[in-house]
Amino acid sequence: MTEGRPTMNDVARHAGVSLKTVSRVVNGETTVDPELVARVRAAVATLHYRPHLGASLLRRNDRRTGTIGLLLQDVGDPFSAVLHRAVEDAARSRGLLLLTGSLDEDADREREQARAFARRHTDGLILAPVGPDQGYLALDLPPDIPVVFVDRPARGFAGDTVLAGDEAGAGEAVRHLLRHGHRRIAYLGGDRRSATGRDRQRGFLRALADRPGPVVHDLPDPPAAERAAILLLHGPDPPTAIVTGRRPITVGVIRALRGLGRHRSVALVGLDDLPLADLLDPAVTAVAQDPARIGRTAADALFERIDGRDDPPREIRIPTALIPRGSGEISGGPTGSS
Amino acid sequence: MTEGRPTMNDVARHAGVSLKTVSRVVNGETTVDPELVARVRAAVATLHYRPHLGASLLRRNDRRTGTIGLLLQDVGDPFSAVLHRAVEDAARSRGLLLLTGSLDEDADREREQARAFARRHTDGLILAPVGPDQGYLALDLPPDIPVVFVDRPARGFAGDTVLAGDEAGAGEAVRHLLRHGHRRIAYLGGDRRSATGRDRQRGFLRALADRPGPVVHDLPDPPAAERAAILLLHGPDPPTAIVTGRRPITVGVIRALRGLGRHRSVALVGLDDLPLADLLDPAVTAVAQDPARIGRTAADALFERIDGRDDPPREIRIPTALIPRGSGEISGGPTGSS
DNA sequence: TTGAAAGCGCTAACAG
DNA sequence: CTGTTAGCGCTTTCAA
Repeated sequence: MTEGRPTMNDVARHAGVSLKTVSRVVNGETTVDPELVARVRAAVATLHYRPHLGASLLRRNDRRTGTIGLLLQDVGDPFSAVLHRAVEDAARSRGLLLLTGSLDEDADREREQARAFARRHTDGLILAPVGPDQGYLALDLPPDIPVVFVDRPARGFAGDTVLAGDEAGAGEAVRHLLRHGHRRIAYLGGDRRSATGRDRQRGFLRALADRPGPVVHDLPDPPAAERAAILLLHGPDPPTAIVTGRRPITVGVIRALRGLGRHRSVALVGLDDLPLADLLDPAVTAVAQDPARIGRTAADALFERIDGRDDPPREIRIPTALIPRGSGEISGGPTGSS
Repeated sequence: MTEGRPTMNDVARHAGVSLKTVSRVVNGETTVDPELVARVRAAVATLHYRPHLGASLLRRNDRRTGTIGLLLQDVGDPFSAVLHRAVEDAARSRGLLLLTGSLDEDADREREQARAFARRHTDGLILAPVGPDQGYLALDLPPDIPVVFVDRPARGFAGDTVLAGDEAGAGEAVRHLLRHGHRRIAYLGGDRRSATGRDRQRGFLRALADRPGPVVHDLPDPPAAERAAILLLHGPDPPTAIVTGRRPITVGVIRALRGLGRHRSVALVGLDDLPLADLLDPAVTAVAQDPARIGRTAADALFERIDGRDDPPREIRIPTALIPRGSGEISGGPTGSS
């Protein structure tokens, strides 16, 4: 009796009906005699029958697995995690399951995971691209499965793209500081080769157009940022305000300002929000991304494509929000207000 | 030509070999003439053939999907996210993919998701149970797919369980404070009905056996914790040290201590670590869980079961680590050291 | 070493 | 409303 899990045939025999009738009941078709429905249900229950999705998929016409793939930088990182959660909620409302994976800046891994998803026939893919080119998708993915890119733009493959408003956010930080009287504003940034890093630095420089402040980039971690900030503040014509381009850099700069006792005199606006930023002293003003909205938007875009939407790919920017908490409102001179 | 994706049959025709030969090549069997292998490979490339995992699964004997399911409280929460990442890394080293879902304390959702995974034949399941009973697993899951529970114990279903050392961690916090001279230690905790909350409170009380301090529980959020702390500190015989049972409570208590100007005189140890805890003033001493290790351990346990291990289920506790940073080393009186 | 035939569990198409 | 037949894409068995 324990020869593997029960099949529809087993159920049919047990209920004394045909295979097809079981199929009808299991799939909720209404054109079945209530009496037979009851018999089938009973057989299903006593045999612990569970439908075999793979088998049904194989035969079915609409070839949908009810699964979508999600490939992010690192599902353990807060940004990716919140985005993931938002996608999950959207997927859930459609009855879709999520296959997830992390890429860690590894282009090979990106392709390998995309292939693995393709073999499992996900109905769609949301991808935060890391490789220099996504042309491989055209080969590895069946032509009818749509891809939506998040956080970074893709190359070599057309798909809707949902990005954070990095350039605009950096500009907003600068204008906020200008409004508070600062005229000498520094930027400490991360990797210049990443799309995010590039966009933020560009936003900073454009907003400052006529009087660019000192810029340091490619700072990998808090200690490097701390050293860079100390150097800057000890140098000639030190900045009265600093914009930091990534969370670890913000942390390093906070340490530097504290160490120098300048945390109440030099203004700071961090790009990317910091958890517990409001418990610090001074509380840290930040430009926050909205990963939940990015995820929701990407999922919605994907669903529209799955449903057949067929116009040219769009690029959607999710605006950032500047959250004033104190560090960014430190006045920069006589022109500064309140 | 564009009638769906190519099948093995298409490849066979294109390469002028039999279906079975293609199958052999695709599955890396070595008993094929190199010349035919080359022809098949070429056909695969030009047709963009990708194997259909579902179809192979259906026919195959070993019925493995190469997928495992992971159901956590909330994949967007840092604890779950880090655990998720650790499971992913372990799964990757085995070539397994991950199907993920969040449960949000919803028992119905737990069962529903477990069923959805079962229909897709995951080879195993890692579950952070939320419902009062997991007996349904015996019915909904095929008997040969193993389940490992994380973070909370399960009921009504036998499986390996990987838990954080909540009770021990709370005890360690108390002993740390006793060592620093405190004799009046309060506990502000969260939901008493959760396994975690219960264990932590028990650990606190046991470590304090002879002179229990004041205990407040079921604090839902930071404001509630803040109010409770203020009340306690304004009351008669106020504590000289506080242990907080959950992250939001720690945040509320920090606010209370700051507001009262007691943050340098009342000691604080938080259960669960706080991001940026070292930037606060004073830096917050915490008892940190190790979600990465919990995830890794759970994944390893699951793999052993998948590989056929068949001894009675184990319960594994992952130890916590007390990280002294300042707030927990505030002295409690003349007996206190250093 | 290669191939033909059968069939995994299920649904589509077409009868009854 | 119900049943029969064929076959999804693949691997198995067995024969050449």
